[in-house]
Amino acid sequence: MRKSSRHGDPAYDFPVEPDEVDWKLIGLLQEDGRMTFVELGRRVSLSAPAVTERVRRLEQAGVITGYRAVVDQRRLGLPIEAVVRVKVRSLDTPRFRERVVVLPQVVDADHVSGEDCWLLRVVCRSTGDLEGFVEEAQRYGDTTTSLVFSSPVRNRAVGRGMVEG
Amino acid sequence: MRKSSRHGDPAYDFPVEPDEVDWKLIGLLQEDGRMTFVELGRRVSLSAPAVTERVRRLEQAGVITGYRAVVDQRRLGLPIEAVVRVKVRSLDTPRFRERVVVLPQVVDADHVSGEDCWLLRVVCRSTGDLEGFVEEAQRYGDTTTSLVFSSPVRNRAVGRGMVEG
DNA sequence: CGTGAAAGGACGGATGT
DNA sequence: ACATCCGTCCTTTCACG
Repeated sequence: MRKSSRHGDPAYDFPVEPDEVDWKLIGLLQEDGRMTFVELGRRVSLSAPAVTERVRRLEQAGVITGYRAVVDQRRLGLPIEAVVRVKVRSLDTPRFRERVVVLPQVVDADHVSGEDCWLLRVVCRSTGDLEGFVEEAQRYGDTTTSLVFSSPVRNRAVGRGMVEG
Repeated sequence: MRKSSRHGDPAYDFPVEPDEVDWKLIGLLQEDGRMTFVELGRRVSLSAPAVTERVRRLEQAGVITGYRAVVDQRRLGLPIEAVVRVKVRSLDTPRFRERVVVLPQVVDADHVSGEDCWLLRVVCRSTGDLEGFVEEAQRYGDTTTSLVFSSPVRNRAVGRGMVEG
């Protein structure tokens, strides 16, 4: 793995160039974030210390930013999931960030181009809870709310085939 | 942790009722999916075998569905991220699932209520790549594409406070 | 960058309260 | 439901190619 060093681009000497083995490790750890280094080594035909160093390097390069348990909110009393698009007036954006984006129901918040400049994914215990959230968001701009029926793809792994091949 | 057994609801005897310790474990593993059972035990003042059994139970109950490394696509040559909303004609939905939802650029696909019945989060190497994707999606319905500028919240941890408190 | 060996730690099953 | 014990496996460091 090597940085594409455009001679001293200061703090952002990126992207990074993983080799075939790095891509395999990235793929394996996206599938099972708790896989041991010994097992990773078996999968890529390297010793445990070798993969350990590769993974540490990927972490320090900011390619792997962390490891997370994936949780099913429906089994935790949070059956309602929705995407709320908000057309926030630009003067209200700082307050929107401070008062809406930070609410615990918000599991994803994206600032995007286009009319609806914010896209919030929220999880709630009830439609009443969702109603309260949307009313709060309404104070900062027009909203459009879509209930999530199902999510056939969720956090699909990023793979080598997407960048070349 | 106990199931809210509505007497024999067959495969979906859910949701589950985690106790305080379970919630702590869920929180810790969402923050660091590779935390060892010994360390988890230290954090919740239990022995390693005790937390191991709790975590196994949470996994088998479908509360924790997996563990994933979180990857920064921008550092892997995929700097373009967008959300594409698609108003798919209902007769075309099966083909849309087979030919668009499965494309590797799609990292999230949600079937939602409202006019734009599909919401796709895609990552691409270039705007040209995105253009190609959107053209493919266009074949199944009208699309609205928003470039993601930034994502102040990404996969925020689900916590106890959201379900009661 | 890679391997192999050795020490310390974590894991997983059995057992007892 | 939890703690302790213990054998095995994993992690980490280091000397070396």
